[in-house]
Amino acid sequence: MESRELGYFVAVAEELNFGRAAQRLGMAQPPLSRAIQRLERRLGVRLLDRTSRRVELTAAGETLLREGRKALTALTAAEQLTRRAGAPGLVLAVKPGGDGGILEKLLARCASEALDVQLRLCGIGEQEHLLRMGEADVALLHLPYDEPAGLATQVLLTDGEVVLLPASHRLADRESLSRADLAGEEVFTWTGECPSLGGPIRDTGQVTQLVSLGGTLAVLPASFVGHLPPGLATVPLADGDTSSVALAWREDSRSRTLAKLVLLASEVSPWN
Amino acid sequence: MESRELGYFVAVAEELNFGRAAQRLGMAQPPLSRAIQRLERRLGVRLLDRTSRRVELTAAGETLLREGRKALTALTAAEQLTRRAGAPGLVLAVKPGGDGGILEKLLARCASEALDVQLRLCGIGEQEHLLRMGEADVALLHLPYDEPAGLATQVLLTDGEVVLLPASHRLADRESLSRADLAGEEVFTWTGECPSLGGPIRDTGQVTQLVSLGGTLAVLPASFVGHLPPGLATVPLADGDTSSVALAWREDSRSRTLAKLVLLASEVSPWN
DNA sequence: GCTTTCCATACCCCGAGGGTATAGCGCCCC
DNA sequence: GGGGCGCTATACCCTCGGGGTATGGAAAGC
Repeated sequence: MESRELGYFVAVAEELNFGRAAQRLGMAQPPLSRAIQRLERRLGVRLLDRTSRRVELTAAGETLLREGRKALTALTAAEQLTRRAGAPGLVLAVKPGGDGGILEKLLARCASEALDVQLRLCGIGEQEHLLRMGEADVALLHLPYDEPAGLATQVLLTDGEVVLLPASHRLADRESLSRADLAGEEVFTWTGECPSLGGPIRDTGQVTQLVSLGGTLAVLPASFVGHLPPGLATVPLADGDTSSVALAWREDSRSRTLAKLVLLASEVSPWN
Repeated sequence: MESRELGYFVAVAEELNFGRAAQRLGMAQPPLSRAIQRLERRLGVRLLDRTSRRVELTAAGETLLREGRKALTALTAAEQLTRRAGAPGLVLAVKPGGDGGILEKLLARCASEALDVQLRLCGIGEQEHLLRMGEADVALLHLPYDEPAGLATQVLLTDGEVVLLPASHRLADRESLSRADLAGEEVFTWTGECPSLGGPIRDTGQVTQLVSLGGTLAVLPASFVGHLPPGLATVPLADGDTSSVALAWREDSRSRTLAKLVLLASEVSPWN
């Protein structure tokens, strides 16, 4: 199977509309239709049930979408890793938000050891994708918020959660809070879709903005909260979950340099 | 990156010779050379150091060979799984050799439950590959001899090891043996390369033949030994490792039918 | 029933990919 | 050391498949 054809299919399967898929792929609709027909003929399986009004996946189509995505990311990962194979440095994916100061220490340590680490800024939740696509060698993320299934991780520091709330809020002066105190409040907790806003939140600025607007609190890992904008406050959540800052990398990484970075990171970690 | 180009590169990287690789790919050598050049140009990396006398991989080439193979197997897996997505049955990979009678019981149980299971015979050690390539849904194998890294497994039965030896051997009449008894004997143990023969042994017949010839004993899982050819005998190895017969499947399998098969298998298992 | 929407068909065209012939370049061997 | 040999790169040609435009045709909505 040609990877180009597979990419075409994935686009159609995601859009469930040949016209939009063609547009996304930067091509006209008719050749796309034919490409899918060719693919179906070659596989000997019907992938899409299409009327002139609706396109939907068959069982085989579901399978090809799921497995095909994996194959395509494996392909681009191979490509990216190869591109960067000669270069000496590592690419470290970091998301916006605090990290308990561990990043600064790690970078300083790397610099003093002449280890070339290049930062790759990315959105929240994008790190796993960057690793899988081979665009980053290692990522600094928060467990268990970022769930790096199938990735190797090394915990660098662990702490609890805090409640982020407007300084004017009735709970803002408390020394600490418990989950019971939050009953009745609307609480944002990073769980994908946002209650009332359109789409998931992918930016720390959006969270602080959301809280600043009032009406919503947020429970966040303590290490995640960096500089607070004026008008906001944090209070430790006594019975919150523990959260960790960790390094993550592809399990199958065989890089000598990566091993060294992980070693340095563990030395920098207050756990040590 | 086109999957075809990647296939070309893998062939060349494995052969380290453009002519032979082209032959293997069923094409002429010049277009293959150009395809590799294109690939290198597109990736912006030199993959092969080639003189007119010798071809060798660069660091980037090593990476692309390793990662590219993964991508290609993911691709063919997607293809195979899609082809078989509509079909109701499961493909069960079995290797030659005994299984303690579990296969017969499992198949009988499946038949009575109207579960369509199709056997796929394969060589020893090929099962993992078949699973990864999507050519089989589930395999019956021996732990820890077959090492299904990254596969889910379910143990069906466990027993010890036996020593396979000529009936005329001085130890053949013993009730049981220990490792100490085997000191000084040449023992074959499935560990990949064979001591004095060319290449690894991949067939049970070869093992029994080897032992029949005399001079070598073999330590095998008890469940693996089926009908003995005349002139051979088995003696339990008291302090041998435990070995298991297990089902294995891709961790990411989402098949309802597979789940049912595993359930039936656990019912058939004497462990229950 | 007309319009709209969206997939399929018809037809054309270009260039990437593949083939053959051959040059170029080390290496080995006599 | 020079000719043969083995192997890759270049030159040149040609085909066919992937892509474009125009249009048909079916289903849903007003």
